[in-house]
Amino acid sequence: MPSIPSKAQLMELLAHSVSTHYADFTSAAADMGLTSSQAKTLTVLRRAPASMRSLAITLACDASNMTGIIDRLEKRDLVHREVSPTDRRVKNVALTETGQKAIDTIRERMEQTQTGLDNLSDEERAELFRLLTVVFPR
Amino acid sequence: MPSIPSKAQLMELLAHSVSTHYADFTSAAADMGLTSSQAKTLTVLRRAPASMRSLAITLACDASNMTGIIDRLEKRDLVHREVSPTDRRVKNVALTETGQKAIDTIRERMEQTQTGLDNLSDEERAELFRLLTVVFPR
DNA sequence: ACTCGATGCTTGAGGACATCAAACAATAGG
DNA sequence: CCTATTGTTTGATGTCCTCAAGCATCGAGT
Repeated sequence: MPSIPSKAQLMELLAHSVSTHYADFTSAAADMGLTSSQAKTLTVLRRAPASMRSLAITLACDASNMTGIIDRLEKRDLVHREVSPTDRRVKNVALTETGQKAIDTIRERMEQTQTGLDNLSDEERAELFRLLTVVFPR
Repeated sequence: MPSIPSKAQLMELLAHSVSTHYADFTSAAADMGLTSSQAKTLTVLRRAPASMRSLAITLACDASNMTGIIDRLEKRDLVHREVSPTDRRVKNVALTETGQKAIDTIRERMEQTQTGLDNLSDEERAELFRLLTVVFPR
């Protein structure tokens, strides 16, 4: 029977885990010549195209900030803007093929996280999944 | 018996959890007028003073970068530099009382994370602790 | 003691990110 | 229509980040 960690201890471990994961992500992104903000943006777009505004909301930053980030991604053909057919104020941003590949590669290259997860059994992965869902619900 | 999530699903959930925690931290820091880099630095110093170099290593950034971050923290009396008595090249950085309080306050104000953890039973917290230790060993 | 390479920190230049205020176009509702 | 609102961009300012270069100090070897 393991001793029960205090909430503070768990907070600390959580912080450590987050730091490690984040560093892993940032470093994998840097290998592709991308900043973590750029890579985060690609991650959001991986599922579905989004308007500038909704990107800003998802990434919790100012809309004016997104302009620069998307500018730089677009300049490298990782992403492209497209005026919404239903509202001409809106610009929808979508991944290009290149962008899709870039973000997939980054995920594959997160070695620390990958090998960490490999240390879990199937049951443990299921349990971690469940617990994380409770702590960080969508 | 829960179905077993694929590794990709777990990676995704992990990314979501990390984002949420990181946003929580950043927002709590911003409430105190601190950037996340500044708050991260305070976190590292919470345990023990450290030299500029070791801070840079821990935070995975260039040493020249730390100069500016510590400059700004020192200007606000959250931290102070002190020449090492054993090696005059080295500057040891330590939290001031104010800095100690600031980082404690930030931790307390991470409400999303706090309430998330409150949703776990003691056993679940112990299990999450164990699993995270496996995935992200120190 | 003296030189020399290595180490610790800072400075300066240049790019990226973040926030705010302000501008502009387009929409929606009266 | 007129007006308020919304979506995006621009510009200013500060922070972060990386690189190259500089200075001071240390340590080992001669």
